[in-house]
Amino acid sequence: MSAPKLLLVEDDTALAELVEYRFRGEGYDVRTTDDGDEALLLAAEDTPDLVLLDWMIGGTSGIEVCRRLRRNKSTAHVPIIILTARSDEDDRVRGLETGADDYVTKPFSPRELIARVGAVLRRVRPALAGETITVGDLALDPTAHRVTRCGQAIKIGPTEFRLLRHFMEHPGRVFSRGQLLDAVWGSGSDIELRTVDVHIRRLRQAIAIPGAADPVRTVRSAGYALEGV
Amino acid sequence: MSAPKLLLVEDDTALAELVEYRFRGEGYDVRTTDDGDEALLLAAEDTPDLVLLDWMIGGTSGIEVCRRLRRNKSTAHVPIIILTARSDEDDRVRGLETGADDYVTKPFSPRELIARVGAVLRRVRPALAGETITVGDLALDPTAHRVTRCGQAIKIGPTEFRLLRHFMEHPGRVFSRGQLLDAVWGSGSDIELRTVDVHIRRLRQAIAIPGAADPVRTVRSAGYALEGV
DNA sequence: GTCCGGCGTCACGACTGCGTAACAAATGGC
DNA sequence: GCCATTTGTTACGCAGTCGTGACGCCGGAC
Repeated sequence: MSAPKLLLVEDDTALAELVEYRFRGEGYDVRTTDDGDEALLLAAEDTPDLVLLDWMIGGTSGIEVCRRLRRNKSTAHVPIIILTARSDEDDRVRGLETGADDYVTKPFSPRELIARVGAVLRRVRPALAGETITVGDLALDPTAHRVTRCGQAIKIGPTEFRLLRHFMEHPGRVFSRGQLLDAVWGSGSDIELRTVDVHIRRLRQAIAIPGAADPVRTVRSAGYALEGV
Repeated sequence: MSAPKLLLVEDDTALAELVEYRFRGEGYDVRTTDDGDEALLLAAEDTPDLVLLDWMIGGTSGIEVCRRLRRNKSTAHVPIIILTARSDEDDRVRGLETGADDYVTKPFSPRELIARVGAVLRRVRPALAGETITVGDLALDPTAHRVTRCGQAIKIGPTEFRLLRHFMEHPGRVFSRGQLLDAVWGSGSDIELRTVDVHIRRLRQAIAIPGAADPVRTVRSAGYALEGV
């Protein structure tokens, strides 16, 4: 597995510690802040896989954090779960309108929250929830770090693994070299665009089997895509 | 044999005797107290594998026992099942927030409780629920602290034993060095990451037999895994 | 006290795989 | 068909990672 990174924004210290403890126990990598502005900074410097966002916090209000997360390119698609003491419909609607993916009303049990987080992650990033993804004759098990094609194991390097995993999480979609660098190498990496080509080649070589078509498609002057289905 | 140790904290003597009787019949090792403070003492001197905790007891309240168990390092990860006469949501949430793993409302049938205990133990400590764990040609008896490969006994040190046990509880799964430190050495340990490598080596050496493949897989830049099945 | 097993750390070496550059091939526009 | 652009392929130096042996330390046995 690759320890999904959570960002917890919560100003009730006791609750924050409890949630952090339980999620660590579930194998998550949790970072906590009680301040909205700091949350945006933390999210920008190391993009989390999911944000748990208290509705009422100091600094910036939850709804504002939500909006600003969405506005920033690197965090635009990070799923957000709102935690709130209020339970009225208005807030729930406003939260979901702002782009939240789920909504948990306090008081909640950690188990419930864990279940919700799992559900959202499974929906958005199946591999993060530890499920094996299958695209065509390819299968990738994120927890075992193992790739098979037509049932037989594939020897694959770390970078190619992450590259393939990213493709398999979005089958059929075309990614530019820049997008791949952001997603696979990290948004801060200062790598030549052409380096992607080389790793695409290495990936192709790794997953090649005689008599089968190459599932990695080159889209000229656009990027690469994994053949869906 | 693996006799999981239960600590029952219950001030209703009749109920306590009944539960104790039934669990002994299931092969559990049960100790009982009706006092919260004594429970903490008993738990500290001989860490149980699971605590059955009545919500309303003399001495210290259930929720307080729960908290103090969590606070103590040696008992921080012991699963707790709350027994309570109340059934209102508030208490349920408070119990789970305090770190309880499950919740059984009185009156309950002993069979239900036994099932719940089994479920929790299976989830938290697979090695405790069954006899010995077997992965491939390896067998590990958690209570006897004994490891065999292909039937022949293996001499293995304490740390390597815990390491192997953790691997065998999650066969095939890749663990980073940090995760292994948390799981095997304890989450508070301040140990060099590379120390894991050394113990991996010692484990490999211990379980090596001529002509058989090494079941410990190195996943470059990710961690280690035990070859599943 | 001595002995001893086991633990944590370090240093060295081997090796993997990464990023880049340079060249070859392919593609598309005209 | 020709040229410019884009992509495929190969080779290479280098940084990072891992395996391994050695060492000092500590705690328990005796």
